[in-house]
Amino acid sequence: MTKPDKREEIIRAALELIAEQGFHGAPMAMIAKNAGVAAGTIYCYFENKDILITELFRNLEARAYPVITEGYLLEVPVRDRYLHIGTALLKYFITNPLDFKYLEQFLNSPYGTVFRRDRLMGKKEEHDIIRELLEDGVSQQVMKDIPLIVLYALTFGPLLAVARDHILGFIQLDEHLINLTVEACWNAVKR
Amino acid sequence: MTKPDKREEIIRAALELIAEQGFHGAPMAMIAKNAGVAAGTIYCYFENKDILITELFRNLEARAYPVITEGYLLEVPVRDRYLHIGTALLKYFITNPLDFKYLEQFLNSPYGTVFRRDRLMGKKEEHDIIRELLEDGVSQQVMKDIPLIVLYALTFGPLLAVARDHILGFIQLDEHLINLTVEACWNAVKR
Amino acid sequence: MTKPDKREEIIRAALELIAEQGFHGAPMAMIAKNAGVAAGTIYCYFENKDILITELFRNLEARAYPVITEGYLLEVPVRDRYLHIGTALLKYFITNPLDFKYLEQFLNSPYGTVFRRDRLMGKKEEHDIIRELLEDGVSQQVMKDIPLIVLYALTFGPLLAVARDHILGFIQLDEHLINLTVEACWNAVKR
Amino acid sequence: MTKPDKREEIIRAALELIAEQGFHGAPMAMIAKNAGVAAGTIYCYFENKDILITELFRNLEARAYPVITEGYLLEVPVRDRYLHIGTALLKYFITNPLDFKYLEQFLNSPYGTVFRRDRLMGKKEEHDIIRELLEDGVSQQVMKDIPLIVLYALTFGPLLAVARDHILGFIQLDEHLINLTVEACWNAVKR
DNA sequence: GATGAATGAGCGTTCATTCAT
DNA sequence: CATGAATGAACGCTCATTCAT
Repeated sequence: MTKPDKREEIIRAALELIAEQGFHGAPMAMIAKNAGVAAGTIYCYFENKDILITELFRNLEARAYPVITEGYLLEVPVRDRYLHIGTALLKYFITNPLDFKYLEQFLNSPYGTVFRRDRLMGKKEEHDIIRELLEDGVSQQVMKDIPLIVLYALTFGPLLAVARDHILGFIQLDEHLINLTVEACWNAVKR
Repeated sequence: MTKPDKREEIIRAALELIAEQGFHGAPMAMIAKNAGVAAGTIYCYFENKDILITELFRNLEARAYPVITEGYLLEVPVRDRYLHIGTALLKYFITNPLDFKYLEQFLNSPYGTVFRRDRLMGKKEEHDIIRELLEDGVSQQVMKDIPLIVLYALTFGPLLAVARDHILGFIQLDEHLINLTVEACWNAVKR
Repeated sequence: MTKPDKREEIIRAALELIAEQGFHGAPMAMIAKNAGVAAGTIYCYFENKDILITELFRNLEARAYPVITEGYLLEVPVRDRYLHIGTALLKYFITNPLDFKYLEQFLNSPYGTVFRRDRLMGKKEEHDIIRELLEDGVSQQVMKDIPLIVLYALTFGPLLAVARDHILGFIQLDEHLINLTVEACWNAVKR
Repeated sequence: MTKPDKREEIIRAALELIAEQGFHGAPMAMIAKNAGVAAGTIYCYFENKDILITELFRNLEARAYPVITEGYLLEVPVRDRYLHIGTALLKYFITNPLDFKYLEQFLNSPYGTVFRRDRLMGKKEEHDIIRELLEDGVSQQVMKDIPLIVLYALTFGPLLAVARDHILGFIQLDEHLINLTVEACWNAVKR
């Protein structure tokens, strides 16, 4: 058995609890308990709860990114890239429901608003693959000439919604339905 | 001057506070203060905070419904009805940002999940105009033959997303952009 | 029995605990317990611990002031007034040891520094009888022509020290010794 | 370069932090950090925080004593010895503000009370120069025949008070003012 | 001796809810 | 009905101390 690194355990426990119970339902003491450490130990690794929450998000991003971009090629036409990335995203969400639920909690909170503001207003930190894709689509005139943020909405809006519905058990997404959904999104953004 | 009914005042104050500060930032004592009543008085009208929150949502729905369905005619073709209702929804959101913010808080919380579960699984309480529209669209073969819930996602996903971005100031929605957005949604759902 | 007003009880309990155990040794929960109220109740009367501590000081001042100034007459010569006030102060301290101990804790803490700064630098709020006395003494040339603050030190330094020693049981102050001490202080400040 | 002995570094760091931030503002971890050692290391040298604090005081005393008694001659008349020692003390305080601030923190805390009790009640450990001076003054009938402890109060009370006011910036002590102050104290104790 | 990660009791504070008036 | 003082469990966080390395 590999050593159960405390930091990893805290991250795992926090993600799990927050995903399932929300920020409310995940007091530091409970996170600590689920991680098998003392309450104070969390503060050895994370300055405070806010920082833990933000770090959790970055950790999640770092894990999801390579999975979602696997096999993604810039040379491929915009439409194919769009379908590729949309499908990969949706699949990632439904195979990693805890990650997805955490993501939702995060994005639907003040943290998420700040994050989105930073992403949109300059701060194009790191390589943002989806932004590039949408910008390509617009400049190649294969996508509608509407603000980037609306293209985001037309893409992530439905994907997040169906992922959530799948995870809540309201619908059963299979390969076929995933393809139909992503293609429908493409119909929305394509010129 | 009509008597400022206490129940109404509580609802108004709670909506305002929760919309602007989230559930966290709206303690009962503060709601009471903003409503001009004593803390205990809230409990004369609402058994507890959960019930107040749910009631608030129903109240909001009841106020929004007639505005959104105004001028809506069943005789009109599906596409026109879709554009009509989508546009009306979006306009309602951006002219009633408090209502929208509350809606988001509500839907993105455990309350919202319960609510959605009730709506989808049976309980087709009252007359659900949007459900009818989508069912019409599918049966008339003008919309894609995919689960209703996916059509919901393709519609509400983007509309809620752009409404939020508008209210947060990330984008400025005008008549033209609203039309483009709703038409893009139509592209997504139409066959 | 007069109703044991909760606010009074909290003040009494806090004064007692802080006087005897210091700020450290007087957690809010313990103050509450000693006052016979719940922990949260304190916050109905005092916004936070800092404010409780400051309020306690003001309360003490308000109670001590009339006792100390009783029979004090502005017409009397400076020397007599000095002996009067010094004696009254010392007597107040040793008959109200809790007040004295609290005062010491307060003055020897950041609160006290702020308080003293406010008193010295302008902010001659309210009628400051001792300041007036010392200023009279200097202007009538019966006291040494040294900065006011040094006259304060020559007066309060010894008085606080002997009061503390008496309360700690290191010495037994009686009428005679009190007079000798205050007269010694007079020797220090007089020209 | 002499090896920066760990014990010395801990003492230095602790004195500095406690002097500047009080006992509150000087957690062991911070003392360790400032001393350039690990948190646990402090416990190799000092059993616990209380013992560190007490040891710190003794260390301070040991450093201050020779400075203050430099040039002090038993053959000199009591008055001159009094002025000498008072002046030396005051100068030491204002040239070593950290030592002074620590001293104040210490004396105004439960530690200080215990210390004073030990000093006064028997335990005339080591050679106490000031006690001797005051006893000489009384027996030679040049000082007032009042309890030793009152003479202490008349001396240290004002000296500590003006030193504090100087360090807090409420007054600017120079050679002249120091002399005036010490002479005023002499007026208080002299017969 | 020296380390520093880990501990967990304890702190100040909040807030949904109750109930005597 | 309406009040608002009172409650107390629960929260995020601190820090003196321990102990395996």
